[in-house]
Amino acid sequence: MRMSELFAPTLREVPAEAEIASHKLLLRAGYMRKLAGGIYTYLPLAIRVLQKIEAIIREEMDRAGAQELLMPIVQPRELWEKTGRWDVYGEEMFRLQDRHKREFCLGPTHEELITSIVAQEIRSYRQLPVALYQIQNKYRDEIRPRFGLMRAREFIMKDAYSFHRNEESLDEYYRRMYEAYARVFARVGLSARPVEADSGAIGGNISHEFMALAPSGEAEIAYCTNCDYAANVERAEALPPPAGGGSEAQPLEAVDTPDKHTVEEVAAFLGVEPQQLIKTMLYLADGEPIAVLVRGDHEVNEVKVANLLGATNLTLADPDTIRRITGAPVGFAGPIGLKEEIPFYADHAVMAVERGVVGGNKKDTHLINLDPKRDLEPLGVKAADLRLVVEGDSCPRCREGKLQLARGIEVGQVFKLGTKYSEAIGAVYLDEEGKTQTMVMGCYGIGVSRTMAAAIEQNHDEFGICWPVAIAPYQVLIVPINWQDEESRAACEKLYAELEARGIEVLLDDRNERAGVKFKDADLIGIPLRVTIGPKTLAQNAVEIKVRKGGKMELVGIDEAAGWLENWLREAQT
RNA sequence: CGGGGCGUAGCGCAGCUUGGUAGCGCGCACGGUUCGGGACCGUGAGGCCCCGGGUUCAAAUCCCGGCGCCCCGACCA
Repeated sequence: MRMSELFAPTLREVPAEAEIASHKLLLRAGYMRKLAGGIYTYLPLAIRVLQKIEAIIREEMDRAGAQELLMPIVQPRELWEKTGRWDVYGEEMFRLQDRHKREFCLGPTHEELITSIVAQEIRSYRQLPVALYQIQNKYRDEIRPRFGLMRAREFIMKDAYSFHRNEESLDEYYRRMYEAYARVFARVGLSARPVEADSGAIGGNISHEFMALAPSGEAEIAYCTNCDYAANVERAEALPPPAGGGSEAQPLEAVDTPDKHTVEEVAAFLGVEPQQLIKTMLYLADGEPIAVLVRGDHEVNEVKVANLLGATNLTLADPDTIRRITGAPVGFAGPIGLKEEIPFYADHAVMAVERGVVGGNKKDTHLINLDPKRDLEPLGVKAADLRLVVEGDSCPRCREGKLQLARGIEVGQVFKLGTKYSEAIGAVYLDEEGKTQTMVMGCYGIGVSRTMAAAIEQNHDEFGICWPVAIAPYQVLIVPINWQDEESRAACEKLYAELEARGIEVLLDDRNERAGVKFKDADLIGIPLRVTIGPKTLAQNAVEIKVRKGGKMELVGIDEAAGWLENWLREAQT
């Protein structure tokens, strides 16, 4: 491809809307343009990258025994009502009506559709297991699209679904997909780490996410420094603390804490450690008020709370509700002496607090010397793991290592769905004895466009993108210093033809630009290898080869250049 | 949805406070000089100043109402 013909409009300045590297660079280097919030046009360079990622995914999916199909994006309401998700998915679903006022949505995911297809066509245990996948645009009307392709409203996803006779078959296949995912991300050149995950709105029980580690990532993960435990913080387990020293209980006592609301203020005022404070957080769980107690230095993990309660909607109570229930303004809620009787839940760590401090349910008042066993257990408190882990917590798996926190971009997730969808939609089969059984399902997603963005987050410098070889839009870029110079031009054309003959994807910058402009664009676009051809090196019958990532330069004889490049690429791919 | 910011040429921005003929840089077109890390000089094209209403002799500027975009918090590939 000749740069003079390539549709890749580069920008000298960063569009004001972009914040993170991948977003800025995709715009600046001419890979994409925005149409609306979270909706983008992929320009030719981006398409090449996406197609390479997709090719790797297809290879690994096919190898894992999955078959590609393509389902409709537009899906009728009735299908989604079978699983109840027409309502559950809520605002996030793009909805539309046809001319007959029939309602449809743009598929945010395809469990309903694939399950209904399989339900219609598969009858016998002999046809199971089966795994199907597709790569297509997904639509989610995100509350806040941001960071370019990271959280888009229209995005490319590979979604796969598997159907099994039983849990064992699913377990086996889940393992296989998990490994396929690890290979996909390794092959595209991403450093991605599998972590235990909450299964969220998709449903099911066991789930892993693949996280591309990057400071710009929106997800936080906890991992053990000693063993291979790693989990999304939403999911990461916190061990109950060791039992306390059993210091002598003091009588509960109300004290004045004028205008002290926050943990820090109260602790400093009373001269106690924040760990002695117990926060009483009031929530509405599907509309019903509940109280969650966590230690002053901990935060509530709302996912754990929602899972414990089986609630679909968990929100912090509003100030009016808090006032009604506690009889006090926000900041003084406590477990003892509430105006209304509501269910109580305490994090394990709370139950080990000694001489605790809690809100007094009265303005400017706290209670000290709280003994959880003496004062909370009689109230019917239920203890559970309800907090977010913090750095330095003991590893819940090996119990020896300490947990560290890191940020990641979720590029893939695998779920064991169980029978949630097959039951709702009636995906059943006949077993050997002719008995009707419900299929057991798994589902497996990769954010393809997000993977491209994540690859940039992990592979860029101050000058531009440094593509991993496997997904670079082109492998080699030839830059003539002076396109007007006959000799340089001939050398470029010769190398260009030679590389194409070897099946190498090559770009030739045949534009009548100054060298500086071409170098800047080369760095921006991020082609792994750049060959500079100019009179200076040509005089020694050589060309200069620069590796984009790391910037290593080498002078190579002009006749050896094609071979050198081919070798380098072959080695880089293994 | 709550909080903060912003909509002026393709991109980055100034002008708005204190209403009075719409500007700068980059990019783009043409001519010339240049030519190994975003050259220089000259000429030129390009604007429903987000939209609608109001105030006023006069609105990019003031007022009201929308819409859109970005950032921070609750969602997910």
